[in-house]
Amino acid sequence: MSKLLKIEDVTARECCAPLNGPVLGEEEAAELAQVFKALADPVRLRLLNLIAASEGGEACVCDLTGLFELSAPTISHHLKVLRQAGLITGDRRGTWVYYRVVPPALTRLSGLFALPASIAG
Amino acid sequence: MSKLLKIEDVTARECCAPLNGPVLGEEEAAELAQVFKALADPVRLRLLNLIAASEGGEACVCDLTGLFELSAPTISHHLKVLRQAGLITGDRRGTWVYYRVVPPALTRLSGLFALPASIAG
DNA sequence: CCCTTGTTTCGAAGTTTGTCTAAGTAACTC
DNA sequence: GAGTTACTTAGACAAACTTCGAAACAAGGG
Repeated sequence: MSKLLKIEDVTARECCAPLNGPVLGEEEAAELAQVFKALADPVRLRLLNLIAASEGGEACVCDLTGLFELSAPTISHHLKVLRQAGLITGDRRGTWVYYRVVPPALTRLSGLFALPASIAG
Repeated sequence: MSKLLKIEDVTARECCAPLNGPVLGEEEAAELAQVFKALADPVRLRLLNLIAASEGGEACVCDLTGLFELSAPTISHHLKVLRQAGLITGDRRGTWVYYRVVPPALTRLSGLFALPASIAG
């Protein structure tokens, strides 16, 4: 068991309840807030975007680091935040670590903001 | 293009570019991060949920305040943050202030997290 | 083994955020 | 006008977050 890449899965419960649906409980709201806190940073948004848009659906940290004027530890920290929010996963293959998005986590968020066509129009 | 759309094609417009689409610029990422910062709080998530799920699509502040063990100024502060993020709007009608969600803002977020079926499956 | 690349942890600035109390504005009623 | 209710703004403060540098840790190649 590698302590390196463990994540805390916060997306396991109700996958797609919309925002205009049932009332959020306190603990559910706190859990969701943690996910948005992970997204509430320009660097992390760009990291997630770069990973999601990567060829083959995965990106090596070695490629990501050079795109920011931040130290390697800082990039690593941001990736860890995204990982703990359940938005991405990483696995080490040889010297490098590759990250990819967790589709159910993103789909859950997409469903959260979905509105009925009668309102969205 | 000019066809009747019951469901909005959220991937077509620039406002709703998906996360796995074009690379986010720094400004765009910063602006999006501001929206997520507004969502990154349990109280604000519950407020947004309550407003979105309200009968008639709007909720009076007087009804919201009683649902939290927080002072009125604190609730007002959170509503202001949501308002400044463009997620809700409020208007005063007589003594009371009513808030409702801004559908395009939510639809944009829904589209942001939308994934192609090939990945999302 | 040592060396290189890449990641994580730790501790210390500086900044931001959530909450409060107190004071201010807006509208209704007498 | 004065008083009451509803909501917002202003100022202050503790808690949390961001970022960095230095150092430790992991994996592979010579």
